[in-house]
Amino acid sequence: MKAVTFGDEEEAETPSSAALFKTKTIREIASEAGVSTATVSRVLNNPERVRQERREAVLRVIERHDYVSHGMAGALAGARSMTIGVVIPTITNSIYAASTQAIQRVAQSEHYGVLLGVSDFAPSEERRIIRHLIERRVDGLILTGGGRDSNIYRLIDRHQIPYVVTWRLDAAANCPCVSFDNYSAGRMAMTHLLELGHRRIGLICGRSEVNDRALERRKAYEDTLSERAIAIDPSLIFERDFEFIEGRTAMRRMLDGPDPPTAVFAANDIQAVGALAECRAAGIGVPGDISIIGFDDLPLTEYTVPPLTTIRVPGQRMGHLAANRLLAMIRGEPSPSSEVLPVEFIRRESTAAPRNR
Amino acid sequence: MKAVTFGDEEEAETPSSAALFKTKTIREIASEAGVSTATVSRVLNNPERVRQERREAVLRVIERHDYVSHGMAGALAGARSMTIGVVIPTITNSIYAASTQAIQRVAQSEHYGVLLGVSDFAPSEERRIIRHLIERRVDGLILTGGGRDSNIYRLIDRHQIPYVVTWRLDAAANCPCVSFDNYSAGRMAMTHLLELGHRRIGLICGRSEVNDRALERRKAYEDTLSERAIAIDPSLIFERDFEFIEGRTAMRRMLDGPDPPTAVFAANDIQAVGALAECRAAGIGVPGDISIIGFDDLPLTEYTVPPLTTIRVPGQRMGHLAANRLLAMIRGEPSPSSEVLPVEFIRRESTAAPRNR
DNA sequence: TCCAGATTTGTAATCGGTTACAAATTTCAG
DNA sequence: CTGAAATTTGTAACCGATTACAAATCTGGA
Repeated sequence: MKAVTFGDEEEAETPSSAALFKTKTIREIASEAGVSTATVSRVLNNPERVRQERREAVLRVIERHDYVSHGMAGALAGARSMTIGVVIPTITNSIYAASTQAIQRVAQSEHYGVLLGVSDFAPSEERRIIRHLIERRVDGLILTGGGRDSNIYRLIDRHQIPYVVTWRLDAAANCPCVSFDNYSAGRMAMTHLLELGHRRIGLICGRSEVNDRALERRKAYEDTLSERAIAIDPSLIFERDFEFIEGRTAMRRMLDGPDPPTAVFAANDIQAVGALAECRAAGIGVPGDISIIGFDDLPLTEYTVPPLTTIRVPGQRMGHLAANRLLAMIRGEPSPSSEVLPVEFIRRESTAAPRNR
Repeated sequence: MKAVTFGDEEEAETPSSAALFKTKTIREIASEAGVSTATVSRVLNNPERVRQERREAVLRVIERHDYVSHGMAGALAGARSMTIGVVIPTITNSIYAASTQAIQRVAQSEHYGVLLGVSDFAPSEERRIIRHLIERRVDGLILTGGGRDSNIYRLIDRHQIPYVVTWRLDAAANCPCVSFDNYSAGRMAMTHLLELGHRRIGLICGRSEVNDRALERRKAYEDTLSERAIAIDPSLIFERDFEFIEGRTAMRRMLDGPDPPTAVFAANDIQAVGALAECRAAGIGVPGDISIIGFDDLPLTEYTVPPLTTIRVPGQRMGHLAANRLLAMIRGEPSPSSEVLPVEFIRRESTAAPRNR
């Protein structure tokens, strides 16, 4: 009775062609195990509610056929989809990669899958992605940044999908945000340069019309200058894509200008490193001739020459926290409040007082 | 008749509390539009099969209610899930991020969503992830690297899910692979160093027991040395995680050793940059005192000091190709063959002939 | 031994779409 | 104007799970 005949199993199984395997359904498993579908379902979802002996028999059949339940059917019938959706502008910038990976880690540890959408900073694409995620009935949603059309939020609300916004505090969003304050962080960077004595400062940042983080940092740049009655010179402001080369050419342009800055606020490290490279190539000393401060604290900034002064953004922590907040909401716990994480000023060697001229 | 009364629409809609919105079903849309569910379904999936007038009426109702069809129900009823699964070891290493993003781009442009799983180099986690993806009935699967347990492939085959393997040619996988040849690429790097005249060469790479790409590169290292009758010195081999700091400490150890190498093959750029930083900190000239060759050609390697000699790996192209191959298989086209993409040797300034001693 | 209460199991309705097939309508050549 | 072919539409049977509810079985104290 206990002996298992291998022959049986093999035979019960298969014709000849592998292509003929039909994926088993819960009904077939149930009938083969001599129980009802309800029991099989319980074995899978509430094992403790099935008598051990039976449970093991069912598991054996499941094992034998590599049965994997049809999640769609389950989700339809009322269970969770066990998937959350994440929308980010890009993953090639490692700062977004870090927060995304943190989200992944939390989600996976709680047996949630992650449907990832990359919007590439295009609002229309983001909208499409969100629709797709809703269609897939994700149990929750994590969005990056704010400034999106408010009817997107309405769409999400209509479908009663809990969501959280990261990388930005978005008042328009009817949900908790997990972020840091881009504006004050930007001010922190600018204040550093100003306190060092710089008065002519350039800005390199992302495109503020599609990236509200860039916008806030730019605002910080402009405000801190205005407060000190320093005129804003548009020829010192460069909005570019997140590529080393973009930072580099922007810096080139500044150096070629009639009155180059003594310091540059690069509102992200990628562009900062590009700018740094251009200075090096042009024989301009950093921080001797020109100071550069970055933003993000990418791991690599510790290894540039000179190491980059920058603002450390809590990418991982945001991802971690956002995911936990979201899972709490999914569990039905009362909606948590927004959280503003602190950023950290990382003083390294790319900034110094301006040369006395 | 044509005039639309806004009042009507608003009224038809809503009580007071937003929370009361119930998500509409296709049946409700159908009845409100005065058609059958079949027609609504057609409007959504085969619009050309519905008379224009009716179609527009239906679309109007859909629009009004922000109706989004329940993808699970659809997938259950036989339609595609319009989702592909992607499993990678990490996304924080930007080389994987690049290929993942390329996959995303292709998938999204064909209206597929991407369920992303990050295995963190843990086989058991990878297995879990794959099960989850199967459970979600993804239409196809993209796996990274080989060397996994063969019954994972059996599991996938049983469920008739087309898949492709990237970053590795895996003979065990019953599917097309899209990769480059890690082994020859490794040989390419080593040959460069050997031809420059180096005989004492260190190796820093990922953990070969969980990462078959690292394993192949290591094999290339060992083979090229053996072929030239150079003894392999285990004290010059470091298997570490993909972090700058790991490359750095590995280099430290080599420098501290009794007989430091004249060259180092860092089998990935992250560790190479770490090694570079350690040399700089220790006052060791690169390539004067020691040559370093990396692997991957991360964007940042162009900006290190000195710029890094490395092997350019076709991350984006692999992602792009893999996704296209997979979508072709999903469309039912005959299974494409494997493809081995070429790598490129990028000679920059971190390698030179050994100092004559 | 018997029965109330607890535990285990099965029956069948349900989730929200898709689609085969049939029915209704339109189109158009003769 | 007629009727066959083409186009549009609707009916209703699925897809494969979950779960409320009822039925069956087990447990142990009197």
